[in-house]
Amino acid sequence: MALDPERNEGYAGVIVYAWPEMHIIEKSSAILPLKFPYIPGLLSFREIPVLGKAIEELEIEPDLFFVDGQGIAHPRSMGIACHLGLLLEKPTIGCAKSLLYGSYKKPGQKRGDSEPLYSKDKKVIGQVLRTKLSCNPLFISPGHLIDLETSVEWVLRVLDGYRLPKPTREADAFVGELKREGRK
DNA sequence: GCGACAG
DNA sequence: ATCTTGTCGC
Repeated sequence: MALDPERNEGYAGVIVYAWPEMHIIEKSSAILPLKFPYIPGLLSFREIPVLGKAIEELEIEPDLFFVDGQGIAHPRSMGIACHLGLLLEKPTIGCAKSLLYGSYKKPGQKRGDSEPLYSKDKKVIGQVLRTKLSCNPLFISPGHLIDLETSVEWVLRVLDGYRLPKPTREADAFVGELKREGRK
């Protein structure tokens, strides 16, 4: 998702890939006024309306979603990946670029190195995963209908040499283009 | 009371 | 999220 502060609008983008070829088979986007502010822990209320609209436009029903944000690695175990998964009734993986909640030990520097992310009551709620040599790790946590181990496996499977998984990285670039066109 | 705080 | 060129490290 991308933002246009001036117009207070959110740009959501979704890209569907064929597995295991990983070529794009469909793209969709949506632009809507934002009706909720950004409050850490309440990201769902701000982004799901826009993300939901972009996903509704799809002709294909994806079998798995990589979501930009946390899954159960959340103060109430309800990150945006959980919310989206419940609404769609589809498996979702939370793939965040930074920490929202939990504690962890710094993982090794090699690609694939990881350390568990713990909640306040010392339960494993995610995995801090190094997706590229010497780059900041990603915070992976299950959203809906998937477990942590499988979530990490899928993220590693769709990495293609960059820090962010291919779906996330290309969807980001996609909304970035839309925003440039939109504000011209 | 103080610090932390997805996008 | 976003503002943004050059720059440091692997």
